[in-house]
Amino acid sequence: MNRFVGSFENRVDKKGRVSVPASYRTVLARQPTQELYLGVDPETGGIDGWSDSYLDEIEARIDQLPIGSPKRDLMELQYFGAPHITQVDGDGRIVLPQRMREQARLREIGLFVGRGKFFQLWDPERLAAHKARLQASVSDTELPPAPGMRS
Amino acid sequence: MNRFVGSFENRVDKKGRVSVPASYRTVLARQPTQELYLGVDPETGGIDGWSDSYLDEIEARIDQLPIGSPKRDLMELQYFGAPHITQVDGDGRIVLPQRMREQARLREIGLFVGRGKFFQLWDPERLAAHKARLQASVSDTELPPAPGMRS
DNA sequence: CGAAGTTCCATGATACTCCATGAATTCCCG
DNA sequence: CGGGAATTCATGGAGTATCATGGAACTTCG
Repeated sequence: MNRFVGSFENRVDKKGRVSVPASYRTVLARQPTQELYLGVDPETGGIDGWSDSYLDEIEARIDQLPIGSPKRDLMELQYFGAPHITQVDGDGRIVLPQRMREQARLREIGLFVGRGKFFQLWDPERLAAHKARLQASVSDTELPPAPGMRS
Repeated sequence: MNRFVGSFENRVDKKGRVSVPASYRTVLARQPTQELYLGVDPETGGIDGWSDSYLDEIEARIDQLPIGSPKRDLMELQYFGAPHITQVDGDGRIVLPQRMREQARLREIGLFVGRGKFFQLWDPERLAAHKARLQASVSDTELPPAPGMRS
């Protein structure tokens, strides 16, 4: 397995610890470095998690932008300034900083959602709301049919 | 960890001392030399922090600007003429000279912002203003979508 | 002597490590 | 096939280390 696939509901304890799904851990373990980056989307409240190798791609893209340009400035701020950097501990868990838990409004349950090259962590209710919003903004005809996804 | 990543709000006490975020310190500790340079951007009021090994990049950045242009002049002053040279002390802190605190309008809280190869230190309000200015000058469609960074 | 900058120490909070448990899954051998 | 053993996983608690921060003592220099 080298992609983040599947959904998992795990507990968030009082200290902000969450178990990273085992299958995600095997994906992360194959990365050259073990750093894990977490970023909150302030609009949707979803947390995205990705690994170092993804950041290399980002940096390469940033380096192509003219130095000192507003766009580069903004991208540096967003990709280097915003994320929280952490590592999976010996028990397969990560600690979510208090501030991040608040922004994402995470309570007892964290819902991991695979996204291929990265994954997301949601408060279950917020993901439902986000989904509903998406579906409202996309007409059915635009959605291509997919196996097992005809709910 | 070899990049400055993440944001941290640390207190600036009456003497001008600030704790450098631990993860930044590990990055600095890996540099060949332990000097830390601090320079204020007169336009934005943000303080840039960089180490010796970053000077090459600074030079490249300056070389992109037309010789004799006011902006180049200012940048040369900021990075070569004006920087404050310091070191992280035994407790992980640096001291910001009074003049620099005034120029950056730093009060009680210093907001460290990772930029990859260097970092910045802002008055939180000024960074918010700077961000807003940047976002106004860059349309959303120009920004490529990527995990966690859809703010 | 006074002001500014250093070094040293104390402390609360946060984050990390180590250990234990129970549920679920996988494995293996009769 | 089947049932018991072993492993994997998620989760909880307690103890330890790290970190940010404040204050005191000391130094340096004008």
